[in-house]
Amino acid sequence: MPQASGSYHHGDLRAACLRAARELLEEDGSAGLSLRAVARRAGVSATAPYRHYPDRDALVSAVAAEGYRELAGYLAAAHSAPETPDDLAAIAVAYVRYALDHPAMFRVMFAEPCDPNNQERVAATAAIWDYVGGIVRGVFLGADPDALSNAVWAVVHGLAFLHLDGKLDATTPEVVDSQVRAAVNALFTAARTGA
Amino acid sequence: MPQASGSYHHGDLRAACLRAARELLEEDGSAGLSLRAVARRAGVSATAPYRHYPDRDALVSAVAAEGYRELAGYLAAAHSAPETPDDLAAIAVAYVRYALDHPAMFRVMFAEPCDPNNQERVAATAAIWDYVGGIVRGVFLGADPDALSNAVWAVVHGLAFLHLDGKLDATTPEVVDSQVRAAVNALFTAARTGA
DNA sequence: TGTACATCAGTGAACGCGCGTTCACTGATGTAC
DNA sequence: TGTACATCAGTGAACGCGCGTTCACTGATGTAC
Repeated sequence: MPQASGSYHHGDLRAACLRAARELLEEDGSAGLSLRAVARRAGVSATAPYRHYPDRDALVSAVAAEGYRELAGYLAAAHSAPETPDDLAAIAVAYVRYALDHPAMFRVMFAEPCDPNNQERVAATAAIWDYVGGIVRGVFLGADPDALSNAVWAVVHGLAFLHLDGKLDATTPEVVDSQVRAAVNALFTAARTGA
Repeated sequence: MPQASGSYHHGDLRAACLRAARELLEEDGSAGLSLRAVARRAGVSATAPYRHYPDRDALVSAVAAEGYRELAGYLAAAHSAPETPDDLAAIAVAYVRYALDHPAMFRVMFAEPCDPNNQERVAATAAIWDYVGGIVRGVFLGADPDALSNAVWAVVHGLAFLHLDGKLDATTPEVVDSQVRAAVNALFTAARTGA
């Protein structure tokens, strides 16, 4: 089904819109993410995307949802079956690295107000939070796993944003990685000693 | 000088623009922050703000800079001469509370790409980072204060954003406060035990 | 104290722009008989 | 296998909008003499 190049029907406009949106995002930031620009890049009339997305918000949410899925992939690739704090630190590193590899996308995922009730989006973010939370709980079985999960998320998320804004030293990936590791390990040490 | 109400000259348009911008921000989020809207709200022609700001970016940067100053005020008010980890936790709480009290402003300060080289803005952010960093170093004199400062900033910043995005339980300010305290204390405990 | 004049802080019309969205439409595809 | 027709996925003109920014302007203010 998805072919028919040069013909009247596009073949897979829905996916093409998503791809175009991502490219625009990476080139111009969220300012460049307009329905018309997406249509233009997909080589299609300005109104064609409306066949696949009811409005702009829906497209943006779809992009964000894709981002969440991609982020989940990064995390899973970092360590498939985390058991030790070090394993978890590796996952934390992957989180920050995703943000730095896809800054505009990361901003859309979090900073863009957009429709917070979009189903696909809510589901995708819930999945990732559950995933990370589950890992933290699994790795660390001690007291107050909820507080610890929150703290781990927060450090990692905060480091991601501070790096994105150029507030911390991000000269090399190695520097960033070790910062992330150090912070996460600090939290674990504290938890282990029963803070 | 700043009066002359109803007259041809406004009196203090510069400040009025800033005020209008903040109001629009709180009402409509960053989407509502346009030069024209600011002028409208200030009761002035669309082009009058150009007397005081060379372009839109300059206005946004001025708003952000004001935000940084305000945030600094929150932090200073939380504890003027922090000495103990608890004192610092109080400041951390103030940081997150500022974000939750002024969500749109906080987003402009951090999430808005805008001109990162704007002098006023850079100076204002540098001041606040130095301030926080200095406190962390002063309170905790042990090993690797840099790593600790980063971690503390990150937790606090991350908690702020996660709450802003509704990812964590923010039902009451008390819940939020205790989360912040717990995370910061965990980091300190870890540092004390030499993680 | 009064007057001439430079400077400053506003005005308002106009520009071109890209946007989201609607609408009636048409070409292509697939299905029932 | 062929044909009629419903459905689907596009088109393209048009709408109204608010935006940033320019320009030549004018009213108010302050200063020098």
